Amino acid sequence: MGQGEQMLEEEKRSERAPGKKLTINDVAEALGVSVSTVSRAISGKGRIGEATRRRVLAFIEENDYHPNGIAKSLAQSRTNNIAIIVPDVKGIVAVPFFYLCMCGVNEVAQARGYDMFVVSTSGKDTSHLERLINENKVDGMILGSTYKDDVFAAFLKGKGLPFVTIGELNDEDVVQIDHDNEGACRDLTAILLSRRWKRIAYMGASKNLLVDEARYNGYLQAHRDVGVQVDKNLVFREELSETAMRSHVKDILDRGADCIICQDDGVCNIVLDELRIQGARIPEDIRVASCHNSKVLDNYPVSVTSLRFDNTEIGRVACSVLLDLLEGKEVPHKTILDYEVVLKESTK
Amino acid sequence: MGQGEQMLEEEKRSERAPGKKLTINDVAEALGVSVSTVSRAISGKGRIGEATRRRVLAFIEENDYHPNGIAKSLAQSRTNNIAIIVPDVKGIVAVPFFYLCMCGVNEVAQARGYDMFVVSTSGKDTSHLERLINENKVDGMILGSTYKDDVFAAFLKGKGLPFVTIGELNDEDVVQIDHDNEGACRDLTAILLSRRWKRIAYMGASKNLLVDEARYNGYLQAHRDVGVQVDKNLVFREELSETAMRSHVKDILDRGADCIICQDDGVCNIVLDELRIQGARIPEDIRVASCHNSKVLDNYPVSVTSLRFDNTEIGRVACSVLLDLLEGKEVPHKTILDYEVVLKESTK
DNA sequence: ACTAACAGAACAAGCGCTTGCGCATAACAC
DNA sequence: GTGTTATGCGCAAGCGCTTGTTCTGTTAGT
Repeated sequence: MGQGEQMLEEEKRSERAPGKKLTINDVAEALGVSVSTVSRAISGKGRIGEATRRRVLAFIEENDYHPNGIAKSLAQSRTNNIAIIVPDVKGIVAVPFFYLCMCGVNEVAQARGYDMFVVSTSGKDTSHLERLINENKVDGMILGSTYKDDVFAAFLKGKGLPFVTIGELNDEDVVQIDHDNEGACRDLTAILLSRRWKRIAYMGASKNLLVDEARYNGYLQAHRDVGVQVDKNLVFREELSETAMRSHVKDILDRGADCIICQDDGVCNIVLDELRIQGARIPEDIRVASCHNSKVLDNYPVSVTSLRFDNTEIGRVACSVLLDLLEGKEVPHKTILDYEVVLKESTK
Repeated sequence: MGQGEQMLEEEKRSERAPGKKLTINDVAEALGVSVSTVSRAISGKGRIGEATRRRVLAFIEENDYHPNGIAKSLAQSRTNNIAIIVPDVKGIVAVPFFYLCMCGVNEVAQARGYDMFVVSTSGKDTSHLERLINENKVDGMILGSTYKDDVFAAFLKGKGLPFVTIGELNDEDVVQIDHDNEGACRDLTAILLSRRWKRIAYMGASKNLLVDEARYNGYLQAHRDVGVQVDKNLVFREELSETAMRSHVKDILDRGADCIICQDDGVCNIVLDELRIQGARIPEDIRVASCHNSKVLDNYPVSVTSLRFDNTEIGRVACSVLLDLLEGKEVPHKTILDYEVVLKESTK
């Protein structure tokens, strides 16, 4: 049982086919211990002697052994995989948001020992998620965006898989992470109102987007707070085509608005372009603010006032909350992230 | 062995805990057959009677049974998972490219029964890939971008995992998918040269980007083709900060260039902005073209000539090639995708 | 010196699926 | 009728790991 025999065993190991990966059996055999000992040495769980633990770990390090994740998953009934569901969109604002967010998720997932599936979905088709769930490939999911009466959220609830959403949802059972869209837009509007502008137009995108809903509510709240009446003729929240939006910009000018608040930078981009075409100067003739600070407007001649949300950070937080949830920790029902109002020339 | 007993068995099944997922054992037991029969019924491989196959399939359908993917992976030594490696970037052009590309990959992966991991990497750190590979979680990988002497490609080669790259690589062993950047930029340049412009500036981004290399080569080739000398004072290909780029735009104007070809829309965006500041009119004073048609320049007052590449399509193709490779089919060493030169007002 | 307690390691039964092999029974030839 | 081939299915050994239980040898307690 001395050094000699051990050497001999290790010798044997080096004879193995070079391409083949080592298994826990190979390690156990080479070391003359049982597989359970090797397993415990690695996991650190269970009773194991300090000396053998060292010996096993050294051998593993030396011989570049890595436990097979699949076998581990099967034995433990947990995969250490999560998935994030993102929409198959093309928009100039949505794409960067989801990409950065996904990178944030990946960052903390990696750091905490998880790998990340991404499934991009178009429309309301849940079939892409089904395999992942039915085949037990993930421990939990992040729903990257939410809609009113969200199909995906309903689906995930039905499956009983742990998940969190990025974006709010009218559902007490669902763990949600979101920016404070309402608060941010309230503050922004309040600042504009405090600067003598009272006829502030709101240019939304869709009533079905909960984020638009939240921002619009903030806009209303700010008006209520100072007792200024909102002129509903300056509010546009239907599902808007670019053409429709451009025509509404003209309406807004005709109706003598002081300011325009845009629901996001995509909308703002078009608004700014139409204002240029109409010959309206910013900020001399009209003030413009956007509700999302992306890079989209960076090279616009006039710097644009907007709300700053950290897109990567929301991904990090969402992932962190999900992993806490998976690991049995208590998590808040809602996590609301901070924002910043960035005042620039467009509202001078 | 009659109907009666079978009914009884199925009865028993319905007593099981409702939350628990069915296993192949449950199915076999309920049906009074062996698990191997169930397995063969599902896979369609091996010898199995038509009648039993039907019976098993019907039961499975009825009771919403789904084979456990993890167990399957372990038994078959293949996961039906792939991964795509994307850089952890923030750029206004790169982000949409990788997002759309990723969606393309996901699309065909899903269609062919695979799930997609995404790992975003910063710098040259391969550690994020290692777990995925070492733990046998994927069958193959797509490297989303390539650099000169690519660390990731080298790493993947070392690991012996099947992979393909999006972007070219000077390596005969690696399966590559790319747009025809050189051809596209050659065509674009040729068109400009044919329109009496002879002093065409080239604004690159980095010599380390193979894509810049290819486009620049096309630019040179077009000049050679018609025997026009390139003025190297109009070529800028160093790693450029925004400030440096803006100053080079002034140089370009001073040196009397006819045209500027930008390596991508990010560069172009800045170039256009600086031209505006300098008071140069487009296309009256100078012509501008970009080598990548993203949405970034969509709302620029003057529509911009550029090359159109299909970002989603390259993802689809890359995935398709990878899966062919994994499934043992013969795949081409290089797959070059088509492009389109889109002429707009900026080069009128 | 004898037992109780315990640490360290091996045993073995899974996790849920695949698949080579072999055993029946059925179908065919002569 | 026997011998041969085909067909449908069950058996059981894996895939590589985890983990509750058991066994063995020390150590401590009296």
